[in-house]
Amino acid sequence: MESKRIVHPDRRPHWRFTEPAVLVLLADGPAHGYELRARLTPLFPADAGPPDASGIYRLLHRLEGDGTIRSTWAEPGPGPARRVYEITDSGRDALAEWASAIASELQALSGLLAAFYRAGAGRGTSQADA
Amino acid sequence: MESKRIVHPDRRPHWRFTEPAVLVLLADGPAHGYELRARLTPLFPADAGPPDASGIYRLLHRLEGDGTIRSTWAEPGPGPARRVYEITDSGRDALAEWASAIASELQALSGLLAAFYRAGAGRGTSQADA
DNA sequence: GACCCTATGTGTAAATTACATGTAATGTCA
DNA sequence: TGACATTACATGTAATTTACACATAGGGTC
Repeated sequence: MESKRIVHPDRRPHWRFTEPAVLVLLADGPAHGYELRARLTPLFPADAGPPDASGIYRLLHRLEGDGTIRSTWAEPGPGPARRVYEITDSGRDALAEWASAIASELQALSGLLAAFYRAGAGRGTSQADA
Repeated sequence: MESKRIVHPDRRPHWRFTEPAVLVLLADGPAHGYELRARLTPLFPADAGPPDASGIYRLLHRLEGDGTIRSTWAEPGPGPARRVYEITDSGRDALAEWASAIASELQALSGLLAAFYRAGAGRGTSQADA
């Protein structure tokens, strides 16, 4: 029986919520991809580091294809050209849908955490803190 | 520009937390795969449905390979043979690690949700409920 | 010119998830 | 008794997601 991961799996977030996070940022005002990446970082667990850049650009392309966001090339300034994205009305609707999905995920996760504390309470693992 | 998903992505959970959920259940006592699947269902968002059965068996095999859980064949009763799993000490440690990962995910998600309400508050989308 | 930083992007492998299917034991009901 | 359902475990493989490597390009600095 061969298993690839020897001891513990990777517990980093897998960026499933990059999409709503981008929409939230764009709901606040237009931005370009490179900037979004930086502003995205603090929205995820601190140990996660910045999300993958290539993934962000691909996400932005997909969202534009969906009509969730729209883009224009920014007025050429110093440095390489920037593509500036803004959220559409349809994007605001999508964001509202995401909010309810996130809320139910939140509820599920807190239930799981509660179950953990119940299970851990009577055992060896110290749980007096938290 | 061809995008595969036309309007909105699939917001169902992608079972990223099946592993800690299984460990939580097994921390409560031994169980077999088919039973775990049923007891897993209410730990996820209600609209998600039961997690994929084949995925659960594969997860159990991987966890056993990792030493996180261990199994024995149950005393033969009526119906097909059951493999009964129980959590190991190393599994309890892994569960504790998961708990902190979940806690930080929880924090990130609630931050995201808060950002959504901030963004939504001044706009068209009615948010008086929630 | 060599090198770094910003900025956008493609190519592709690896990992994860979903769906289809196969097996076996037992029970039911006509 | 044989077609069908239910429980239970398992493999095969397609589809999707994520990660990593790399390419391109403008501009600054040394």
